[in-house]
Amino acid sequence: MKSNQITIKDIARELDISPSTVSRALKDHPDISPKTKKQVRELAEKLNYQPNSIALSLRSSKSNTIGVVIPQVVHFFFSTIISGIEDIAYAAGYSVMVAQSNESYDREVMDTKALFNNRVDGILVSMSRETTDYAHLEFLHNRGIPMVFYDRVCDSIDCSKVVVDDFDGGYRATKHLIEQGYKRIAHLAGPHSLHMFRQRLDGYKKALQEHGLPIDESLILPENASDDENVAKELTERLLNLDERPDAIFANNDIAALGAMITIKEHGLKVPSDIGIVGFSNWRFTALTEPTITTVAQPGFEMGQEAARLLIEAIEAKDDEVITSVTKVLKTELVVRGSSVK
Amino acid sequence: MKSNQITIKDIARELDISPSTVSRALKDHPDISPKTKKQVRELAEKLNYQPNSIALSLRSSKSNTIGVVIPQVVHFFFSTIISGIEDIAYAAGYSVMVAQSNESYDREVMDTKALFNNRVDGILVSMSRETTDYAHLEFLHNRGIPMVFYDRVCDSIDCSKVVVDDFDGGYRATKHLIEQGYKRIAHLAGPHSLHMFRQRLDGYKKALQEHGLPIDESLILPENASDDENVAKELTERLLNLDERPDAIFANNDIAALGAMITIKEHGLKVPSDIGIVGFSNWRFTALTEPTITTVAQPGFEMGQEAARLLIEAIEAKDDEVITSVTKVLKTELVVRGSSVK
DNA sequence: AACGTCGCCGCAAACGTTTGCATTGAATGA
DNA sequence: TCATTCAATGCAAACGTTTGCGGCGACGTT
Repeated sequence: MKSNQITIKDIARELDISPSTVSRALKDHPDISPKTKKQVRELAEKLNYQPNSIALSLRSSKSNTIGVVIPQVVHFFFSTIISGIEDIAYAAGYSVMVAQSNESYDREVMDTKALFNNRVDGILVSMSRETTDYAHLEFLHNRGIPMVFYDRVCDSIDCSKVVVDDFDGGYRATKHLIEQGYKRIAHLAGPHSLHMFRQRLDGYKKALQEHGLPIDESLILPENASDDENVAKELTERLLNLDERPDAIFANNDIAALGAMITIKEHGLKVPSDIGIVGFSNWRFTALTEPTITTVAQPGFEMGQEAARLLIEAIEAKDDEVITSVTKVLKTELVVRGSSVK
Repeated sequence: MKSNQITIKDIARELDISPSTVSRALKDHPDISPKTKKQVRELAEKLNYQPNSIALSLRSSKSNTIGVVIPQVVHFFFSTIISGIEDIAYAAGYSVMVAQSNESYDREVMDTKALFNNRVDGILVSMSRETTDYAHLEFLHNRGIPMVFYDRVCDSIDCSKVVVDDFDGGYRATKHLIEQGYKRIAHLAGPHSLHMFRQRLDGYKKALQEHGLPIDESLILPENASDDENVAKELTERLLNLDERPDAIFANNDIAALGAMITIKEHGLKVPSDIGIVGFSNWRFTALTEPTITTVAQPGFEMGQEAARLLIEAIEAKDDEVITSVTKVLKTELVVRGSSVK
């Protein structure tokens, strides 16, 4: 079962004309006579001719492929982003090549290099947790490869970026709790090394200030409660043992929120009547707990779409066009559920 | 900022030798003198030469890319599979091109065509829910493109396949409940149109029979409880209102299991003492509920790995080798947690 | 001196496609 | 009748790389 790809040459030989003519006929070039066009088209149809896009890429130095560097495919937020990217890319005739860094810097470097070698037309990047050296990205940028960052952006490189308004998300989550009448609101923060977690914290602080509430540093637990419910449980224990315990918790992510909720219940306290809870990310399970968890929905799909749009725009810009870098900030949405409504 | 890719020709010109010599020098060909090799290698290093893999692909008619057709990237199980595919593919020097069918037949046809046009070396396919016509896949197969199915397989095409042993999963889940002393075990089944759900049901039945328990059709709710917790809740209501209510529920998926658990609690019953529960898929939240939910873990990562391995093996087989199709059946793992242990 | 050997390297073709330019033959105009 | 025009097509180069084959100079052998 040989792989017998039909080429323009095959058609040309069969019809006893030159490959050039076949090429032009297929493209409906005015130079070619209607009769020849018809013959060519019919034979191409009959043989199920498919243009070899590798040859096309080589000639045009355009691969119609965009590369995506992503920290973790399995995370809901990220896979949603891929879905959004894919949506726009396919509609615009691009294929999507995915490379997963697995939160490893070394892997990220290899991935960008591999994508570069595959001559992707552009690249969408969200950096790994480990990444602090940007040489591999600067290399691509200097080579003129169109690049757009999403979610985890690199400030020192001048290109378009798409981020979530984490500040606003933190602000709205906290404001919501305040409006529900909670007064002592704690925050389970994420690792300060990541910009987004600092933003959520700042939004939290702003909401407190705006409503005349004090910022009590003992209520801000800055440890890495990011992805481990056990850490969250331990931190919540600590909060509940304070002389003046909080009456609400804003967690930097849903897993932490759930961990907090479990611990609170273990202490015989009620959610939301004794303690209110808001999480972050709108994981599916937040709609399935008891009570359901109020959370901040991040627009992953839209983020993927927007990033892909910006990238394709940059790729398809004529050389003389000046592409100005833009940073799109997508709004989050507060999803109010049971855990925060008294 | 022109895209100035360094080519072999650039190196050749700079060193005043021929491109052939450069190519051979870089490949450590014995014909080339050590001195020339050294010069070439040093200059290549200095200019950061990266071979143009498109040109390589064209020459060798091998793209070192594998295509993946996947129904839904955002599903945990599928994204885990991608992760496994990616893992093996990158280790073997292949890039991964992802195309999402979104459970649409039309989209799946377009996707396979697009991947074919991109001249992927092979393709991994899991069919969409809608797919009942296999012409587009047969076309690829007849063209000699190596192909491996995973999870949602097509029986009528002769190629390797990787599936989960859903029968065994259903069997083990049910057996576990029986061993825990549950006697009247209900089953929230998935849509019968999908093979895997029928398998889970059959495994359930086998376990009952093997342990001398009757198969009570009133305890098998065959409706689509697949992805909607509300359906599961309603079905559970029905079960609880039976004259002789069940003392355990095996749900075809974790969401349904959770829905059942919530409903049971609403009725003032206890899990696991009054009613035991087992789910399917090992979604993350099953470890976070109260009680935690016993479930059947599907080896998504391993499935991706295995499928990628089989595909690459087929791709790299010499023409004279005869590739025999194999079907790998991966075992599930029962994850015993709180919801099923009295 | 003539011949063979060997180390090192370059030429040219090939992969499939596009495209500027040249070529052909026929039709038109003077 | 000859030059001009035009429609229709072919030629060849190019994209970047690999590779079979042949060339060439240096050396050793008879």
